[in-house]
Amino acid sequence: MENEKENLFFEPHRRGLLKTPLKESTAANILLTEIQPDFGPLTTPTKPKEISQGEPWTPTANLKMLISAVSPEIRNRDQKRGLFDSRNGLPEAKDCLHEHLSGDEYEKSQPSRKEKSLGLLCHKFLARYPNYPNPAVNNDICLDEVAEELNVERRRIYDIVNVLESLHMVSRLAKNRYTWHGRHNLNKTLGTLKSVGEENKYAEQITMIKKKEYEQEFDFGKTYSIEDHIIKSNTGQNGHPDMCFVELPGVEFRAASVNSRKDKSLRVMSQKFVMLFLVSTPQIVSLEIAAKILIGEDHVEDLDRSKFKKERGRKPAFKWTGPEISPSPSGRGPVLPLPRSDLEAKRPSKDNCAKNLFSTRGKPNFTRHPSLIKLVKSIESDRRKINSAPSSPIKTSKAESSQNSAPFPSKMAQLAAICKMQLEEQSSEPRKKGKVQLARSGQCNPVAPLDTPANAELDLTAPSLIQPLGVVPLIPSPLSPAVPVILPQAPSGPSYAIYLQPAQAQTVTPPQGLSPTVCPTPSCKATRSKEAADATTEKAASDAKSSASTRPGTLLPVPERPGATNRDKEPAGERGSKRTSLLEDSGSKKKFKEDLKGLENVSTTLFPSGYLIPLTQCSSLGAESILSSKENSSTLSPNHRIYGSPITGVIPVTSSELTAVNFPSFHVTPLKLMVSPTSVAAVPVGNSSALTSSHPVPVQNPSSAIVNFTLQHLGLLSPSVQVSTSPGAVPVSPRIEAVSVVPDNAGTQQGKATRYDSPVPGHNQPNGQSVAVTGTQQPVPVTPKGSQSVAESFFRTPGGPVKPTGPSYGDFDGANKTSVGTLFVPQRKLEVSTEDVH
DNA sequence: ACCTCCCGCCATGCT
DNA sequence: AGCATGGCGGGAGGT
Repeated sequence: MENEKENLFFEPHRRGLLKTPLKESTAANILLTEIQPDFGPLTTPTKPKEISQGEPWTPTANLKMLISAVSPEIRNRDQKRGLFDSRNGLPEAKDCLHEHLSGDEYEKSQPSRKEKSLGLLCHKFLARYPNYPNPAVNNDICLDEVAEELNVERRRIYDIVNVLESLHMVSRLAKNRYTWHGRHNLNKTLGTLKSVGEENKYAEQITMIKKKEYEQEFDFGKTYSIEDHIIKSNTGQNGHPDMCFVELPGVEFRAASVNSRKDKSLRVMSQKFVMLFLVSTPQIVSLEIAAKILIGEDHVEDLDRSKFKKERGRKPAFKWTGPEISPSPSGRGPVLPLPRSDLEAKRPSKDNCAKNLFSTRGKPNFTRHPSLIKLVKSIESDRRKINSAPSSPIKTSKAESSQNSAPFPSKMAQLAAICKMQLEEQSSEPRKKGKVQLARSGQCNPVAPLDTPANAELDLTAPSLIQPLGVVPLIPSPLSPAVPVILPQAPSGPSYAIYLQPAQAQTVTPPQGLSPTVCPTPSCKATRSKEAADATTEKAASDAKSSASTRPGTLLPVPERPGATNRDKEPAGERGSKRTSLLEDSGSKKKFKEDLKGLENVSTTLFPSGYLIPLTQCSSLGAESILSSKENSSTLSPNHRIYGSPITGVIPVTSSELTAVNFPSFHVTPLKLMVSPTSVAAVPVGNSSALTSSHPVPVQNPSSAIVNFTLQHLGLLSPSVQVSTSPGAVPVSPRIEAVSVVPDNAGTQQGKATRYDSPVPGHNQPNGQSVAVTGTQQPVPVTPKGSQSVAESFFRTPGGPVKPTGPSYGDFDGANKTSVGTLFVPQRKLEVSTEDVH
């Protein structure tokens, strides 16, 4: 079945392989190192279990195994893990190794938790693939293989993939199989997300929350209630909560799971989380706020309170280091991209989606994150088919939604981070030149008008500049198409269903149909062309700098197709809803869930399930190559880089062990900010930059970490900052520092950010961020660097090398106007402390 | 002591 | 029934 894994081949990167032996030194370092190498084996330590099991694996795997065996470090790791996998057959070797090691050694060798962190894993993962993969090539990713290579459980890979999927960096082909799109679509995706976020009025929500917090500070008791009200109201209106997964045109969603399950999941949460950054001026988002908005204040509140009690002061926050993005046209607009008839009917345009999702703008409804489905359908019809089951379409959102409530968490953050990294890379790469721009844009992008969602598109141009990274590179192509469409879902069913259904529903429908929103491949192309035009315009401007901007790739119809999957299966899906709703509750233990459930019921209908479909992919593909070249130009050849050197480069980074959070290179920086309420208050709504402070403790969810990491890796997010909320406490004057706030790493990053500005975003990464990982890999266009860099930062490299480059992100802080807003916040934060300070 | 988040069980849902 | 997917709790590990 599934396994297409076998496809191993497809994946270029890996295969390649030769990985050098990597070796990583110690754990901490390992991170870097790990990345470099292919990863495979080295990196993650642990668990082989699932993964290894019987899957087929490719020769590559074997190689890895062998390599690992050879290299001590690897061995150790493996041993620790234990495993590695038997699959390869190597297991034995592993075992032997283990044996060899003494207990101590063994232990040492074992990866520490940090080593096992999702962030690292993300780096590794990203390292293996080029930022701008050559569409022509097979960019398939076999989850099993990856898991094996990375020595991680498959489960972990899902987290990563989900986040990447949310950014459309990856799309599902079939079971166990994903296609790597890299950053080609990133800009579009981000633009779309931004638009959606605007539509949802996240910025407003953030503002409100901050205000509340501020107020609360004054009165603690009151505040909550107030906030709650507010928030609730927001969400409540609809009851709906969530939005759906935003799909990009071009990208289809094949993942059955996506469709089906609840997707409150990480995918959706990840997108939302990103939206928060894109929308907020400062681009700093505290977990607290994120939780409130994404999960629902109610839930959050609880958390907050609890935490609150203890600590007031710190709040973890994250800064967006990724490129600034202008909203895709879709934003308000129309749906764009997909004009598909089907879609039309079913889904509303993006607008709709957005609207639906958010319900009214006025209120955001984010409520529960959970629900949404994420689906993205990729354009390519072929893929749609996904074979495997996964694809099933829909599940009711409701149930789903209900469940999740909380998850949003850390995972998201991590993932988000990862995404960022990628973005950065992309951006950077593509336009080195742009850096400056980037810098500006950085997150803040003064320029970029967050506010104007509608304009997003237009913005793009400008923004594009701003956006440094990926987007640009992504190329214009994406631009146009970029418009994501979101579909609102029908109330009744699962939200997504709408979109999906159409497609799916239409199952019958030709492929095109499938991607409801999206255009089918063909359509996509068409769209592209249009878009292209548009995009071109936009991008052209923006990209101008980046000459490449438009790469041929953009046009590319579909990226690649694996071919393999021809199946057309469409997901049938729909069914899913059954349990979800019901069961969920039972299962859920958490309050949230319960709450959610209630919501869900309500919301269900509400959920909008829109998906943004990135058209870009197609284009992207083509672009990639180009981009890659650009990006990496500095370093490697486009494709190769990734695998090869880039990564390594990254490695060097040093990442010291920094926490994942910090990405030096990227902008992300984790900050811990203390924000005085006042300050917050001061902060205008719009931006929200302020960290928000009020509640001291964040509510993070567990998953947030994931997102954060991911994003960080991507370079999108800066590490979190903790903001102290203490009202009274340090009011901190706002400063700009914020940026600096970041701890070492962060600092660096921030600094970097600035730096990033400079040249190429991608490159920014200092050092090679790229994670390219290993050289082994292939030629894929990779842009690993960026990623790597990201990763590096991610890891926090000490600053060293990596940082310098910082992609545009950094800027954002300061950079744009946002910066202004941002500045405040950050500053404050800074004051507080960078880290926790308090 | 607290918080983050890794691990992996097991529910979910599709085939 | 089997498997892919992913929600989520427990508890390790870090600070």
